[in-house]
Amino acid sequence: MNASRIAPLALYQEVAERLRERIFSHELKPGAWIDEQAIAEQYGISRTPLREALKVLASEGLVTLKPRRGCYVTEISERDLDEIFSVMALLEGQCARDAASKASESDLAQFKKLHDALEAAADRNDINGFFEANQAFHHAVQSVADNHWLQHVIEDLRKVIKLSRHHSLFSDGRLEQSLAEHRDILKAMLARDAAGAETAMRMHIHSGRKALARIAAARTEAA
Amino acid sequence: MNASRIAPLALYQEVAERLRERIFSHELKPGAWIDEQAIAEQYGISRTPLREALKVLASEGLVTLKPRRGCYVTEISERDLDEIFSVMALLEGQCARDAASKASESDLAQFKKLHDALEAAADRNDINGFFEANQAFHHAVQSVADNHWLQHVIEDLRKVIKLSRHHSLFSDGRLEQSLAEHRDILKAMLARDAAGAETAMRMHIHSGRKALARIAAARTEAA
DNA sequence: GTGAATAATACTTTATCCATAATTATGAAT
DNA sequence: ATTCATAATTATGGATAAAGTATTATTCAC
Repeated sequence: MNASRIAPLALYQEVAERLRERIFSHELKPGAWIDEQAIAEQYGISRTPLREALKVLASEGLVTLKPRRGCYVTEISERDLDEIFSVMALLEGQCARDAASKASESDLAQFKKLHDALEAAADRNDINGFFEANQAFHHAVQSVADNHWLQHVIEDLRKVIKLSRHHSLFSDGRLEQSLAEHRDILKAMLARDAAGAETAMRMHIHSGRKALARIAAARTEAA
Repeated sequence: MNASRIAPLALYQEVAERLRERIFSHELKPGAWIDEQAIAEQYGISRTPLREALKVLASEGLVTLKPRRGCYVTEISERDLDEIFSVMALLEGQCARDAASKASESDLAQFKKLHDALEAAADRNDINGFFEANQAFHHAVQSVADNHWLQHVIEDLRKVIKLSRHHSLFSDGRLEQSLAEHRDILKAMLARDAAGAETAMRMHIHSGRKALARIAAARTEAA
């Protein structure tokens, strides 16, 4: 019995995951055409599971399937980002609100612990560590909010956001700013201030959008 | 040259649409196994495009793909409905808020016209007409709110809601109640009261959830 | 020289086929 | 009689091949 494969995963799922990685890492750039034949040969598989994987990615919005024209990595506009972040602020704000209401004492302790990891990473100026800790905190909040469909929608939108470059997100003073916002969120949580947690989270998300916009502006200017 | 097919749609899309209809009409009931071979023969197509269609429906949450076990129509629990309607109230509420803020004079006139159609259908006790008019009004609000991604998420969740029976939604006093709620929404819209429109829409959605729950309770009791 | 039409090439799309895995049924043994 | 094991059948999942359509390039005509 092999315990590493508890859930027998289909090939198309494996392929979809690999393609997601390549899209997120911008090895496959937005707007780029996806050559089915070439990818199939690279992975040593036939085009059937690959095509099924592309259908899944299309439903997620990561690629765009143009009938009779092929498959392209989705290009995300600044307008799209404005819209998506608006929705994200709404959803993650609700998560924060619900979490603040529902959190047990041990949940609050967990939040504090995860926040401490964030502080520590910031102290070390450890960008990757900060990124990881940030993600862990948000996941914890969603987990305590305990609304699977809310989580599902957030996760879907986050994938689309990842289409734009996020590596440089924590540059300049953004790391410190993000940390300060997180302190506000944690403070509201510990006080079980649901409305305050929602507001703080919304501001945090909107602030993230602004940081991304600054990067985009800088890149446009440089070009 | 056939002008009716300006956008050449792929076969798998056509198949996906047909299956959606059959799922929504409960010809394919929640929990039912989908026999790939049988469906393919019915439609006179091979299993390949059918399988691609099923991948799409799986991403939408309408069917569940169990590896090596086949494909089943998704069963939606009362818990799921609670969660989904919570999110919907949030999203449609935001739509109403944005729409109230952005609406032009002609937009408001359009809202009034669509609402009048709703009133007329209610007067005639025309359930189907009411259903259509209701949908048209909500779409108009979303259109004016003008956030494509917000619309996209709402549409996705609405598909999942349609998995539960909705035909009996406008029975008893629900039609009148829904109408009254719509009057509140319209009133806030015409007054350009963004906060009021959001609140009224949230209450309307939550009220819809309660009506659905009553039907579910009645059905459980009858069984 | 430019524009349009035709032909060729290439990629998507669908179909058929094969292999593997899972489930069910039957038979034997306790 | 009941339970376990083995075998057979059926359905899913993957590969290969063929056909159709769209796009691009080249040639011819104006």
